[in-house]
Amino acid sequence: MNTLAEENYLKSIYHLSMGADNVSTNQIAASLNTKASSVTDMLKKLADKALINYTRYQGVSLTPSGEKIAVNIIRKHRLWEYFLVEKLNFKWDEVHDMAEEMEHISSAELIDRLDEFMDYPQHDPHGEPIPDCNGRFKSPELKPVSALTVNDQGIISGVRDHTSAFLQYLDKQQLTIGKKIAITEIIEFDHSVVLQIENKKEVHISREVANNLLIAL
Amino acid sequence: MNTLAEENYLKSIYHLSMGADNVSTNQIAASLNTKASSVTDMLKKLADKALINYTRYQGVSLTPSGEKIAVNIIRKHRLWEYFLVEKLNFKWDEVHDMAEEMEHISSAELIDRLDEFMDYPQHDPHGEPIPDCNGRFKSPELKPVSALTVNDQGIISGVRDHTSAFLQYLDKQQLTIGKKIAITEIIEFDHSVVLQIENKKEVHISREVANNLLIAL
DNA sequence: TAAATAATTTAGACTTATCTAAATTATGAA
DNA sequence: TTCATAATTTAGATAAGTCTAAATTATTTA
Repeated sequence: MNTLAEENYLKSIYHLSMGADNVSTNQIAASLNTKASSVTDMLKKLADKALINYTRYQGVSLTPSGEKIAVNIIRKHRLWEYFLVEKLNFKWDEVHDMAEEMEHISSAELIDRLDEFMDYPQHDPHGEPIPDCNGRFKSPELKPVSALTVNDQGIISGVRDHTSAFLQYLDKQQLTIGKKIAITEIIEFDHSVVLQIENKKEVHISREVANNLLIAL
Repeated sequence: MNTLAEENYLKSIYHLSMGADNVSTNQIAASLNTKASSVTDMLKKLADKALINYTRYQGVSLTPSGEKIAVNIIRKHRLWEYFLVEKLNFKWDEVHDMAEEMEHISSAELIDRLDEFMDYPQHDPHGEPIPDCNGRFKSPELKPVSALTVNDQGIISGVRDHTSAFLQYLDKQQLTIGKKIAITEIIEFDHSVVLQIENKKEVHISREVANNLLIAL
């Protein structure tokens, strides 16, 4: 088995790999709130275990076995988040830190039973896809509101920013996962967006919010 | 907050305190599978934090704040065990190791919601009482079968031995928590006991089993 | 009650994961 | 293409928790 620190590094590298091909030492350090020198040490260790591909000064990528571990941690994180929201009635902005601890509970049998208990949910409370017990999942093609044009419509299906502040704002505006929205107007001056929720309420959101709110068309 | 190692020491000291007044270094070492020298180091640290009363060569006891932490960990352990058995359908002999990890999840809010979700259970799957959110619980007066005499009857309410082997044996004999039993005969030669379950099946158990099976009269 | 034995503690070392400061390698601008 | 700067790595240190071996204190037994 792997230590807690190792698991967190693998998860971080996995998330950072979404954007670029190779992940840099500094990116990892920033995402884990550590120093670059600590990252270098850990990268050597993970490379020794054949969980990452690493050559000095060239950044890293996950090997298949490293990715498998990372996806499994993400599966556990998202299933626990779903549990906390759906069974224990936490709000979507409250669950991240708890799931961050729970994702390291090791038993595979436990997580598979939890999955079954909740009837195999496909998405966590923030719209992220939940990998199945074989690590498979499909990430739907989502677009930020800022990439849409007037009269486009779709379903709110995810967020880029997972901070409490952002999620609470969305709650207040009733911009929650699953809601159908349509673009009413785009203000050229500041790229803010006016949209209609479920053919009723109209809300006006800033460019920044539009950038962080993801829609399935 | 306290580290995982600290929490495990406090829990161990708590459990060992049930029998005697002061707990010895060697007892702790045995229960945690470490060396006495490691225990001494940790005892100094816990004493510095005012979680235990410790004087060299004299053994230790928990302070009120140490006991509070220990009871809270035990509360979490037993609630998670209940969850695993009642919600995820694990057997009572399968849950200990998983709960051993889960008891260290820190959020108090989480554990209180879990308690509520399961409707405030009073006992874990092995019959141990579950402390409430204020750390209060009552341990019922239980007697081992070996302390009963012919014609005594009562309810199976706990076990002393929590090993898989013992619990699986009890399952097979249908000697599970909640069952009503009556003592039919005590064999003087080897102190084995014949008892009747729910006025039906008769089983013959060894002295050792009788010693580890607890009854509420 | 003194010697033998058992229990406990101390001393010094190791591992993991981290850090700071210095050295090295890459990169981008002139 | 070279130099300044940014990114990364190395060297050496620290803290937590553990270990072995040696020293110390308690306890038991004769």
